[in-house]
Amino acid sequence: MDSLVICEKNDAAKRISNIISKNMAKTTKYGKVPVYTFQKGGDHFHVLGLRGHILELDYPPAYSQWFRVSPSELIWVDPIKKTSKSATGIVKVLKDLAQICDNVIIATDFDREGELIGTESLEVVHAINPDLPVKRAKFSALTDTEVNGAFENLTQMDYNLSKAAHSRQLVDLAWGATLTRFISIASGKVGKDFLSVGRVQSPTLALIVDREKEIKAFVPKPYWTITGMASKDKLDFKISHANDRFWEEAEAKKAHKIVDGASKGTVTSVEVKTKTDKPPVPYNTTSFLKDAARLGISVAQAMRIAEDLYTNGWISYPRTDNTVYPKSLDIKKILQNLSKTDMGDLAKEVLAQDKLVPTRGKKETTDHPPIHPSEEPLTERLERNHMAVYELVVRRFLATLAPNAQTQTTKVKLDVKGEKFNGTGQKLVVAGWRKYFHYYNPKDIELPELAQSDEVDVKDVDLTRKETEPPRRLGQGALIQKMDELGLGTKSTRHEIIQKLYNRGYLESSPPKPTLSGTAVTEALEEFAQTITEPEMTSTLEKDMDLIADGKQELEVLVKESQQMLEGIYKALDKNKAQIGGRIKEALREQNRLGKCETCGKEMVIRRSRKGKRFAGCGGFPRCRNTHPLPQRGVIKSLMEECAECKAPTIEITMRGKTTQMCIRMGCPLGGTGGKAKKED
DNA sequence: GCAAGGTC
Repeated sequence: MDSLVICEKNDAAKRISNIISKNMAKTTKYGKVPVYTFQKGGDHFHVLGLRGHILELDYPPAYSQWFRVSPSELIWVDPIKKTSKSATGIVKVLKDLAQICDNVIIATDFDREGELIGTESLEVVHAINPDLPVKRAKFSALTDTEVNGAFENLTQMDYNLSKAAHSRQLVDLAWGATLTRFISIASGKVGKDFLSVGRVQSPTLALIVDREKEIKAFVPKPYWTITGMASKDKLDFKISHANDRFWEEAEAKKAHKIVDGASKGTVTSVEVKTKTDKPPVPYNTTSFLKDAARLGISVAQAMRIAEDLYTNGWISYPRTDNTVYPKSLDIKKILQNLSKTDMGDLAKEVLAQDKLVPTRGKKETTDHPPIHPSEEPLTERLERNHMAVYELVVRRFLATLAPNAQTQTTKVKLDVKGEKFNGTGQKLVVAGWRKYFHYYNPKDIELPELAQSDEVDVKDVDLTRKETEPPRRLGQGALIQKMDELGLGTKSTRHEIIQKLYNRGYLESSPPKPTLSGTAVTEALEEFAQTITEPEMTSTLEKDMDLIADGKQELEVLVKESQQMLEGIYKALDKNKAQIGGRIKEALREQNRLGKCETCGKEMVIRRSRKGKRFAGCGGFPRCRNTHPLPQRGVIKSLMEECAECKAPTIEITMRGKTTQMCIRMGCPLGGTGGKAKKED
């Protein structure tokens, strides 16, 4: 008997082979694709790792021309399945193996998408060898017990589960393709930089757009504070009026008049509190990306680096929702090996503790462990951000094993000429985990030794007018977290979605701000196609998918309902096509302005050549033929400022999460797209 | 050339 075992990825294939064969598996390479083979109980096993999905949905070729087919036609067309470009090599090996094997075991991840990936490979396999019997191995972790158990108790495929995933594909493609084409055609943005719409990307963009609106609509409210400096034993500390914020100027002035010029105060009470500060829980993708973003590394870049570190064996799999280390994790061994790294002293300290009890988060899943340093320590020198990300993962790991920290806060109440004031002190008395995870530790605020009825010196009691501040812009990390909370996207796709919004020209700068076109598209959708801008579309879809997985709903019913809803929305959009297109076009025109042409003074704008290349051209064309090359990749934002050296327009370019400012004239010392940019942040 | 989801 020859058994073909199909896994979701090469890593899993290797691991599973080693577990079942007790490390006796042999690797054979078919081109670049490794296949693991071994004997067991008289059977011959061939284990193949895929690279995720091998089939993709698409419309039949007749529907590929954007102008010849109305977008509305896409709503009702049945998509076809195509082999993904990146999977052709693997699919070939899969077909070869299907011919020599007597049965198939699907061993992809035990979740919705995993079941669909397994089903896809069966479509390929059965096209070659229709009678191949199929079994399913279900394991929730790549451990000896789980994997051995799964292969001893093989079960059947759960086609309802893969149908649930397939219905998602159908819904996403119909909505995405139809609305993407509509909005692109309506606004004349067809070609290389079309505009896009989708179940996940549009609500994500709306989060940023809506926050920006709140910020713009915010009306600051004035308030007044009374603060001063007090001192004892030559140690100054800040005091502020117990009222904190005065909303009435008259009241503030009245109180200030009493204490203005005061030079003494009396301590009325001193309260010391000790607060226990628990160590953080293990990293999942969301919390990891959030911290990386705080270090100034964009989420897309942080994910790329994490994948790099993972492929080289230094950290664990970076795509996980889990925040609880599995029992099988050899924490001690990891610590011992970390002792060989730059953070060795810290690792040794943690290792020297009596007990090693890791913290645990609320989310416990069984697919992958939380992100942690692997047993192989990183002792090489890598590029700066790689080192920063590795250090972040190591320090987080150490912190999850370290003791509590303790902060002591002291609240002092004072009386100054009958008015009440407060002073606050803060001190980290036990560093605990904060020694290892030292990012963003609160600063100590020192206070002198004080006791009730002590007299202190007071000076500089000032009245200050302040204003309330608008809500803060969502940074990339906060955005990822919001998406997670709202159920938008997955651990593997959220960072890509954000990157996509930048690539479409919907977002610019960091923290992300909506561009004019991002705002215009969102407004148009919110007015005429609200469903696609709301996270609820995803949550209802999730519920429907659960029903399909449980066999309580038919895929056809869900898809048809979705198509009908989409058709209704399309009609509303189409009726208002001219208005929607007009507004987006206006936004795009504004967005393409680059500032004054340095030769004739007219406006320079971003254009595209016939070949599709981006360049800056003078709006005075053909009278002025001044042009400059522009970077072909990345998001361009005009700084609307002329270059200090040559007066040509300057731009800000965001590429792979990095933002650089430059002058667009070639050969200019302050940039020029031919050379490297000078300023960077 | 459209989406979102796997994985690299």
